[in-house]
Amino acid sequence: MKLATWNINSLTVRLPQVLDWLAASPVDVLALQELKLTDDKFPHAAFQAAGYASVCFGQKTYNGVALISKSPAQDVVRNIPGFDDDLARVISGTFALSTTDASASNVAAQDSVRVVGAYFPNGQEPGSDKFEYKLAWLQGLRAWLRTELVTHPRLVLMGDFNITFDDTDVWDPEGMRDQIHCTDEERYELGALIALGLADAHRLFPQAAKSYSWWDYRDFGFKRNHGMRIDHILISQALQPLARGCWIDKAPRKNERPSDHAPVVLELA
DNA sequence: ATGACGGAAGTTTTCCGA
Repeated sequence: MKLATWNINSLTVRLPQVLDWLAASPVDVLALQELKLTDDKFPHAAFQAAGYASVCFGQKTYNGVALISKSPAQDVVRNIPGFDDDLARVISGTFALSTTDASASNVAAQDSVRVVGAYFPNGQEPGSDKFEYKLAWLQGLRAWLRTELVTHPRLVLMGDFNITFDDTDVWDPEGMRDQIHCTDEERYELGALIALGLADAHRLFPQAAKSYSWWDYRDFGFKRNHGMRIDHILISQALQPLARGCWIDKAPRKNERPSDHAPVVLELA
C-alpha cells in the first residue's frame, strides 16, 4: 500500500501534472493541499476517469485540500473538530489497509488506516497575528489527534506542515535561524505531535543528505537545491512495523510550471 | 533593505505563499 502527499499550488493549473504523476506513480491514497479552488470546480470526473475516487474541501483563492484514492474514503471529516477555523485546511478519511506482504499477516485484510491530510498554516512571520494563529491551530490539531489516535490506532498524518524538524531540513540554517518554519515555537509543536506516538516516516529510512520537499521559485532554488523539508508523513506506532519506505519524488519539480513542492511517498506492507 | 517567482483576483496592482 502506498500513500502520498503533495502541495500542488493550484489544482486548476496543476491537474494535468497530478494525473501524469498518478499514472507514473500509482498510490492508494494521495493527499493534496493548496487546491485554490471551490468545491464546485473540483475535477472529480477527471480523477474518476483515471480510476480514482476523490473527496475535497475547497475554498476560494487560498487553501483547499483533498484525498484522492483507489477505494472511496469512509467517515470523511473536514477541518479539526473542536477547533473553529474559517480556512479549509484538513480532510480526513478511512481507507482499507490493503496488505500485500506475508510478514504483515498479523494485520487482517479488513483492517483500515485513518488518513489525515493537512495544510498547516504558513505563519508568515514570527510574532505576527498569522503566527499566533499557526500556534493555536497546531494546539487544536494536537488536542484532536490525541483522541483520534485512541479511536484510530493506525493513523497517518501527512501534508504540508510548514515546519522543519531541525537544521538538517534547511539548506541555510544560519540564514533561516528563528525565521518562519524554523522557530523554536513551531518545532516544539511539531515535537509535541511526535510525542503523541507518531514517527517521521522520512527518518525511519536512510535518506540522501540535503533532502528537501520545497524549493523557492525564485533565484533558481531547485537547481541550487536551496530548499527545506516541510512536507511530512507521520505514522502512528501501530503502523511502524508495516513501513517499508519513504521518499521524496523530485521528478515533478522538473516539469514545466511545477509546483514549488515535491510529493512525498510512504510505502506500507 | 528589498526583490526575486508564481497564482489568484481582476484589470493594474496587491496580497499571499515559504
